[in-house]
Amino acid sequence: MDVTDTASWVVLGRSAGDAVAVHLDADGAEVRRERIALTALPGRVREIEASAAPRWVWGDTPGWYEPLLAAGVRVARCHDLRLAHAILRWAASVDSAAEVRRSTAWDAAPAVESGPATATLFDLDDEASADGPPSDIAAAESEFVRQRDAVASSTEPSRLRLLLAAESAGALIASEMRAAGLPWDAAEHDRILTRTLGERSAGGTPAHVAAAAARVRAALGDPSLSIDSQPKLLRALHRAGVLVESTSRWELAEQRHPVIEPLLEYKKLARLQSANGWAWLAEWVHDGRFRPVYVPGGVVTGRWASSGGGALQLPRQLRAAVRADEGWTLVVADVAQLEPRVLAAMSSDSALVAAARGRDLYAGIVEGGAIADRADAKIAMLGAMYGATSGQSGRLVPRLRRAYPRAMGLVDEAARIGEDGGVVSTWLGRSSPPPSDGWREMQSRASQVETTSADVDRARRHARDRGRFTRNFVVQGTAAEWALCWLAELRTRLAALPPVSASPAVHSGPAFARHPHVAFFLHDEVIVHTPREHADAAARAVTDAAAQAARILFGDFPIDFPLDIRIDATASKG
DNA sequence: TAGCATTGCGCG
DNA sequence: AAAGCGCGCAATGCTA
Repeated sequence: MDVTDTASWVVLGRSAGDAVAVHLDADGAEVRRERIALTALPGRVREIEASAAPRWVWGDTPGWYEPLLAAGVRVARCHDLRLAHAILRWAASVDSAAEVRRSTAWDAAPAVESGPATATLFDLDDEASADGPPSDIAAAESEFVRQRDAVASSTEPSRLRLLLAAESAGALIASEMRAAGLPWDAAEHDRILTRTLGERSAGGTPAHVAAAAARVRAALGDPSLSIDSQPKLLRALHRAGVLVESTSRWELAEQRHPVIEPLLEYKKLARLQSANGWAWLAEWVHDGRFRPVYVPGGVVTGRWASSGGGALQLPRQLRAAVRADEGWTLVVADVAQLEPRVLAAMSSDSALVAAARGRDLYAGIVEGGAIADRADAKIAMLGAMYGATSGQSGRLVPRLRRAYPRAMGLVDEAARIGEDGGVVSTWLGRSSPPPSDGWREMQSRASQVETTSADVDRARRHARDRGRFTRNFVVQGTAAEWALCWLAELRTRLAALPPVSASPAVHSGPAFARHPHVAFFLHDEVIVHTPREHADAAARAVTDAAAQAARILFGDFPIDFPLDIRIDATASKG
């Protein structure tokens, strides 16, 4: 995350079947260039990294870094041109005439396969593969120049530099996490499945699932009902006098009928079976590791997405299957109320900062007197950040508006801008996408003389939808930036820990994974996999990194980001 | 029969 | 059927 340093840059790209490395000084002036056979690339990268520790500039991280990792080579820093382009392309702080806005070849999806397959060694065709950004050296060099110019043209260059460094560090970590994997105890997973779903029988349906299904069919008097078919289930419910409009758990739970209990039970079991059952285990867990595909920057707000394996939806039920290797342990940490804390800092709302002083921000709101109990405080705060207008949440929001006028003013203003078709930005300068042409047309049609009330209603509804999106964008996006800085700082600190004395056996994974490393990340939570002897140091690294992330974003502004942190062999909660 | 939309539910 | 943001995925059923 050192962005103010004077490190040099090395641009990597392809040319006629080889790699080319262009060495630049800190100002971007070319020092020299060298041609490297692809087979020699890992060794050469290792040498350059050891001697110069440059910031590696490449088209996209998975394409370059995953083969390097597979060859046992790790780098400290990079600049991911594709991710940087996606940010600069729309950044409101960048000059509207900047050429980076026109280099559309870089508006590309990441060149990763989404399946559980392993990385292949530089096997991209010279003539650009189906997707992914350009890979040739000339394209990389010219895009890098456009991006440097864009940052220089920005009204907030230092924030943007920080954002690009953090985003790129995230890309390195995502590739490393995929390579290392999350330690997963398949036997424990199997035990959980068998305990919950019942023994697998020859018929295929586990015993408890079959039993729940039988009770549902009996209660509805329909022995051949396909419960998994929503339309059929709905009709059967209606025939039995259960007059629901949907088959969602929320609505069913309000009904009183003998079918409700077994049906909710069936849905719970069927969900576990189809989402994370034995088929999932066989497909996604190998050699004691779950290796999901993380997609940094995959969400418009800057959050990560995932592709394959459902890495971002691991049910709490299965967390006990996350288990450290023999001789190793896990440091599991999550930030308490990240988003409202970020909002307090962004808006310099001293009342909300005061509420955030302790470990529990919602308790702080209660102490401040704005709202009577913690549960309501939480609902109100979420409602304020999401744009609730009705229900319990909507009713409570005005009280927060009175108690925390600056914080609420910030999100209200973001919503107003969004409704008007404007663009909002995060703390470090990631901007929301502009409204679509269709959205604009709808709004202008509604303001013309010949318009119908239906047009007006529809336009207003869509305007409010967009307002809720931009309202949340500034908070969710800035929280994602905080989390990226946390991760990047953590990675650096873990890498600096002394080597493990008697390296405990680790049964799979790349060389760097024999050292404490980040094994999982989910918006506001990290899991570090570490040899036991380094557990305390790793936990300290997690805590120190959080404090440093706060300083990077908000300087000396007095806002804390307390962690719930524990050292344990498994990741199970409570 | 492949591709798309809908429904529902898991996560933050 | 969430009121109120952002996602991914599986199963089903319809359509081209």
